[in-house]
Amino acid sequence: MERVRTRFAPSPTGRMHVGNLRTALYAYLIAKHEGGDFLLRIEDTDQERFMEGALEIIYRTLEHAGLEHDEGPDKDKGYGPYVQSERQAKGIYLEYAKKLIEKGEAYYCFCDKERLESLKQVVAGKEIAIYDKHCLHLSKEEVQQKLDAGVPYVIRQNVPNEGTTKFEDEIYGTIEVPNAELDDMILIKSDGFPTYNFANVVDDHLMEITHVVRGNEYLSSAPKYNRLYNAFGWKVPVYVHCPLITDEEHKKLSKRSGHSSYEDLLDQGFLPEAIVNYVALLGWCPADNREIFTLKELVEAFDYHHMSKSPAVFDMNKLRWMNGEYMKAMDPDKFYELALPYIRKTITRELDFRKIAEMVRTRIEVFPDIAELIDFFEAVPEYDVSMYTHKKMKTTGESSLQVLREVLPLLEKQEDYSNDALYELLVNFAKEHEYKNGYVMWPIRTAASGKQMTPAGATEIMEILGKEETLSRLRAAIEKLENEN
RNA sequence: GGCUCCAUGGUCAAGCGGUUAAGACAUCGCCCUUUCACGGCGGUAACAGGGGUUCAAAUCCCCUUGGAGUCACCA
Repeated sequence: MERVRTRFAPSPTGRMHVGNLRTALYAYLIAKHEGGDFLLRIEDTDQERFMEGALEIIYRTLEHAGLEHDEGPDKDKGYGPYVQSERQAKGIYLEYAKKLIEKGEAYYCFCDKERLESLKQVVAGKEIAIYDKHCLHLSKEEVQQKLDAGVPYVIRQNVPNEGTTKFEDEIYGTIEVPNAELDDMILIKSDGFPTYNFANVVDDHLMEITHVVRGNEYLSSAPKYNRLYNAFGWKVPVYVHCPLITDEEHKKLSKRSGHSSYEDLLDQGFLPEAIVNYVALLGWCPADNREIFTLKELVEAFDYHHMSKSPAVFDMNKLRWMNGEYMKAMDPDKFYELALPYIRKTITRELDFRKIAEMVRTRIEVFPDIAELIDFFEAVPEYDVSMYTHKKMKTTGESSLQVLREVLPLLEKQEDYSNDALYELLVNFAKEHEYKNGYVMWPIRTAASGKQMTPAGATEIMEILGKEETLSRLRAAIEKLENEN
């Protein structure tokens, strides 16, 4: 059996879209599942859209996500160069385009912008244009004459107006399109660069790609590529078109949604593993319905025949949940290391950050959630005394004031401010006075934090705060209750 | 608008002619509990509609409807 080779072929135009990331992931998984090769090819044929630094983003993202390529611009295994601008400099594309011209499958076109413009028509608010094969009928001599005169030209594919063209997709089955729908697309642009459509076919063949994995948006133009393969007499690769990823409005994910790129997601505090895991499940489901996978496990389990055809909504909620799962499962040291910068951002005093990190861990889904959970450690926020009233705990402002007054001297005497010692002290206190635990703990926690919800119980908070700070907070609370009740 | 694709709960999705139509997220309730969370248990919630084919249809076919994609010297 031939060795499986897939490729990821992004163009360096900016951050990596999550749709592209998933395409890359699937391409990677298909190759690795079969022990094959995953290559990276840079499609920089559009000089206008080229963005400085975009190349670095591509490398960084792939590495970060764990999608290590076996071949690419930085790892030439004999199929290079792997950058299309370098390949075009070698004349590869023009050479193949000329072969097509000889076969009558392509032709020179000298039409200028104005003429092309006149071909456009507006349908349903959208501009559409189908080339009218105007230059197809130029004689050899006329063509040569224009070429000699240096008239700018492009090379177009020649698609007949009659008949249909079909191709096979692994996911979608047979797709057949009337040839009249297939525009005579440009293969070589007037600047000498190939278009994506053409460069793709040539490079995939030359690089011996066996499975072409790409987004669903290419589905309707795929027959054109098939014609190219056939015209060259090349073996058509296996097509795997991935279903679209959409936003909540069921539209193609766009930059406006704010989470359209991998790096947007990182900025929002998501873990690479969680993003990769989540995105893998958008359009694919393992036989056993499992949801949490490492990349390695995905390689093992991935079978592209189980991919779905319909578009999938990118659900932030579920990503957040999954991210939370990864956090809970994370090694404590690693979690601490990752959480520390976020903790430091809101707490400037020196506290036991390790303990704080562990407190926060099961309560957050994403790192930025940390801030509002722990801000009270820095300073007690303004709060209303009504917070002392809790019907389940049976506490009121008065009862709280009383409990705080009773408990204060005990806490002043107490030297051991560890959680266990404090807990024992307070539970015993409650027992002696025949109070319910919550009746005592609620006011203390409120006094110590000024918050309705905290990432831990009263005594854990006191432990972190330490004796001095705890006492000063309790005294302030007593004063507050005296004044406002 | 032409062409192409798609159609199971709010979302991701199992399902490949016979199921009480899974599971997960979200949501709601209960339990646990020094609050919240975690965890545990449970609830609400779906085969777009209409025709066929068949003993039997969420599953196969057709139509309708709805949605999406695409129609560049962008990829």
